[in-house]
Amino acid sequence: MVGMSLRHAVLGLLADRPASGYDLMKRFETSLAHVWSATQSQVYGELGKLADGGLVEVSAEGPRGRKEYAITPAGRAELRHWLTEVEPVRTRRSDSLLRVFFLGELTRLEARTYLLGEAERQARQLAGLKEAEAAIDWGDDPLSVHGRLAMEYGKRLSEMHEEWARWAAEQLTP
Amino acid sequence: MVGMSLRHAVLGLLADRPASGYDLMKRFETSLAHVWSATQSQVYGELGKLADGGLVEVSAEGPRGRKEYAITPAGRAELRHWLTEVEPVRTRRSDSLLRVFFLGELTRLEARTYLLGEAERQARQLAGLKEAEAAIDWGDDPLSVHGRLAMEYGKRLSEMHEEWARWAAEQLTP
DNA sequence: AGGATCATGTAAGATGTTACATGATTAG
DNA sequence: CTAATCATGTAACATCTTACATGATCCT
Repeated sequence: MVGMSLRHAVLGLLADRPASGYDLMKRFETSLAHVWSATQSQVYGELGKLADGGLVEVSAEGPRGRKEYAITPAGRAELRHWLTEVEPVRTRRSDSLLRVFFLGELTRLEARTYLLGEAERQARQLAGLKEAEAAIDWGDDPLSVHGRLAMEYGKRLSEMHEEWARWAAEQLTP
Repeated sequence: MVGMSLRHAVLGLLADRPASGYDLMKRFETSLAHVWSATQSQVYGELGKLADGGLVEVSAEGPRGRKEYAITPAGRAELRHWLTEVEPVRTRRSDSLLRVFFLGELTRLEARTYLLGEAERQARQLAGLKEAEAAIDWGDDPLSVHGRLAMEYGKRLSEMHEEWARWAAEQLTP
């Protein structure tokens, strides 16, 4: 029990509404795609552990063995506790930034190429986010409201990253 | 052998100059602190695996069982390959952004408090980076040059994050 | 002499990824 | 009837964290 934000991601999604493991997977792949990733085996595994711990319960069963889980009061309490009492941990690990440190192994031209490629990737990322933003049917529900805040963060991050990459490429131009 | 950037972090540091596991740990805790974290057991374990694979070799032995490792041509080739041919993977996982999604579980006041706390954390982070920047004796060597680029990224990220958090807090103010 | 620092390693457990395995139901 | 989708789960392996364990050497 070290970091375990997967647990809180599952609780958070179930706090919005009950869902099956399959439903949750779709939400990890859409709304949470740029925020927290999870694999199918993680999600099913975590649902089992949460149910054992009484933080969620099977609220309905459906066709094809479908099990719909709902958050329990204990689960909601744990979610609130995490949101209000637990310091966010940032184990910073950025593959793309790590590379920057070692760009000295490459020629200037190669290093510049890497940085400009990075700028391009971020530009594409930003375009994708804007597209997604336009396609989403934003409502007034809490998840929409806060999803918009997260979306704005993603856009600002991509913009910042792209600008920085272009600036960094320039720094390497004698 | 899935992501394995730890391996490349070690190779990258050894490409700069030979070092012991102990030396590497200090560099993970300083230069790479905001870029890639590693624990002692990971570092010693990875050095063993890299030596087995012929990507590094023991270049000198010293007191207290000290073993200094140097990168081999094969290791340098692997580093170059990673830098130029392998797409950066971003398994985006942001604890602090995940929370934003679930802020609907809290009252408006609590949510605003969270966001303003986030702004404060980022302001402190920025101050810490500026202090570190001033304290570092930047040279003209490749690692210094590229370290400065990474430092600039960190500063821009903190600034952006803080501004965003204040903006988001305002959005929740009716 | 004794505390700080240097120095390496192992073990157990938590977390994450990939691949495998299976089958029911629905829509065209 | 058949392809797509829904639906759950396990196994093996990779990665990361925490804690334990040990001892040499340097500085004052």
